[in-house]
Amino acid sequence: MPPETPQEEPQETPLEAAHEAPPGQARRAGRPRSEQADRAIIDAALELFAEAGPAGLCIERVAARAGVGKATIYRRWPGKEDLLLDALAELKTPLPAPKGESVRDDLAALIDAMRAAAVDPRRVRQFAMVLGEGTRYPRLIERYVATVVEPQRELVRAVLRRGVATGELREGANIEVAVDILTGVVLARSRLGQDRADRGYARRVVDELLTGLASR
Amino acid sequence: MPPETPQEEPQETPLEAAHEAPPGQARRAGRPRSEQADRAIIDAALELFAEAGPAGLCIERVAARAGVGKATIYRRWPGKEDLLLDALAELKTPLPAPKGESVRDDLAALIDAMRAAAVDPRRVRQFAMVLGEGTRYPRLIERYVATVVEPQRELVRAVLRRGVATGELREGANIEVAVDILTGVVLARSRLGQDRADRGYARRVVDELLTGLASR
DNA sequence: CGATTGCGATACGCTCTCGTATCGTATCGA
DNA sequence: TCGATACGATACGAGAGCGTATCGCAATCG
Repeated sequence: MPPETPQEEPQETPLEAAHEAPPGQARRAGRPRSEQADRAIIDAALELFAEAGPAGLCIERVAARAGVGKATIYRRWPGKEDLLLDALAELKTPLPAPKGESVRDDLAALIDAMRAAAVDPRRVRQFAMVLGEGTRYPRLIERYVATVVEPQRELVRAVLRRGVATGELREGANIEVAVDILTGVVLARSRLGQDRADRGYARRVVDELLTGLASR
Repeated sequence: MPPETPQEEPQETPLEAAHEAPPGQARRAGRPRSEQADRAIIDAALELFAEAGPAGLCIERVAARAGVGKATIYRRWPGKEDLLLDALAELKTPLPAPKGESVRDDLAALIDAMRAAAVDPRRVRQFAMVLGEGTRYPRLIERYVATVVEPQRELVRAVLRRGVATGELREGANIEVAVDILTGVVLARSRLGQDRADRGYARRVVDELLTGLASR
C-alpha cells in the first residue's frame, strides 16, 4: 500500500482541483514520488524487522538498505511505527486453496503450508516480535492479527465447517477449539527455528486429531 | 542462583584456600556481597523484562528500580545478557502434579495451569523471545528450553504414556504429536495477551482431542 | 586497629538512533 | 524555460543506554 502524504492532504488544494483532473487523482506539480522507492523502503523494513524485531529496526538502517535518503522515508511516514504498520500489512502468508475433496487432505495441506512458512526464520521472528512487543506497539498487533492471523484461522475454520456439513466430521465438533489446535501446533513445533518436523508431520497431526486419542 | 564473580575465580586463590575454610566455601576478606541486593536486582530485571522485553531491559533502569548502583550489578554480571540468563532461570512455571485418577482430568488440569500461566506477560514475553530472538541470545534460549519448556512437555508426555498403559488411550496414539497439540494450543489461545479462554477451555480441548473430530 | 571488599551514587566518554534541515541534482506540469 | 516537488546524501543537536571509573561510607576479616 503506497502511503499518502501524512499531512492534511486529502482536502486536495481546491485551487488545482478546480480546473484540472478528476478530484480523486489530482496530479501534483513537481517530480512525482518514486514507486520504486516505496517498494525498496517497505522491503528493507520487512527484512530488518525480521532480523531484529521492531525495537531493532531503525530508520537509518532501512534507508541504507533501501538505498534511499532518510528524508525520503520521513516524507512518507511520520515515524518508525507508522512505517512498520504499512510494512506488516504486506505480510500475508499465501496458503493453498482447499481442493475440496477430503477434509483430511485439505487440513493436512494447510497445516503443512503453515509449517513450511514457520520454518522461515523471518516469519517466525515476525510472529514472535509481534507477540513479545505487543505492549509497546498495540496498533501493530491489531493490524497483524487482522491481516495475517485471522485470515489463516478463517481458512481452517471454513474447511472444518465444510467437514461437519458433509458428515466427514461429527456433528458436535468444537470448531473453535479445533482451529486453536491446528494453528497452535505449528508454533509448538517450530520453536527455536530448529524445526524437527518433516513433511509427513501435518498428516500425522490431522490424523491424530480426527481419530482421537481415546480407545474405543 | 546468586552468581559467582565472573572472572577466573573458581581456582580460588591457592593462598587463602591453603590455610582457611573448606575449599568450596572459601571466605573472602572484606565486606561480603549483599544477598538482598542479589534478590532486588533479579526481581527488578524480571519486572522490567516483563514490561519491555529483552531489548527494552536496560541496566540503568534495573539499578534504579532495585535501588542499587550500577557497579553493584556489573560486579556480579559482565553484561546485560548474563543478568537475564540468571533472572530467567527463576521463572519456572509451577504445574500441578497429576492426581492419577483419570488421564482426562490430569491433562485438563495441566493445560489449564499452562493457560493461566500464559496470561502472565512475563511468560508470554519469554516465549516470544525464545521464538524470535534466538539468533541474538542463543544461550538464553538453551537455558529456557532446558529449564522451562522441556519439563512441561515431559509432564504431559508422562500422563499420556500412563493413559496408553492403563488403556484409557488407544494403543497406537502418537504421543509426541499429542504433546505438541496440547502445549501448542495454549500458545494459539494466549496470543497477544488477550486471553479469551475461560477455565473450561482446557477441558474442551482435552475432550475434543480424546474424542476426535471424525464422525463414526 | 588496618586491610580488604562491597555499597550507593554519580560523572565520563562512547555509540547509536532519532527527527530536522539543507545541500545540489533530477523530473515533472505549465 | 520556470516553478514546484522529489531525489540521495549528509550534517546536526538531542537523548538514551552502555560499560568504566571514582567518590566517601559500611561491613567484615586478621
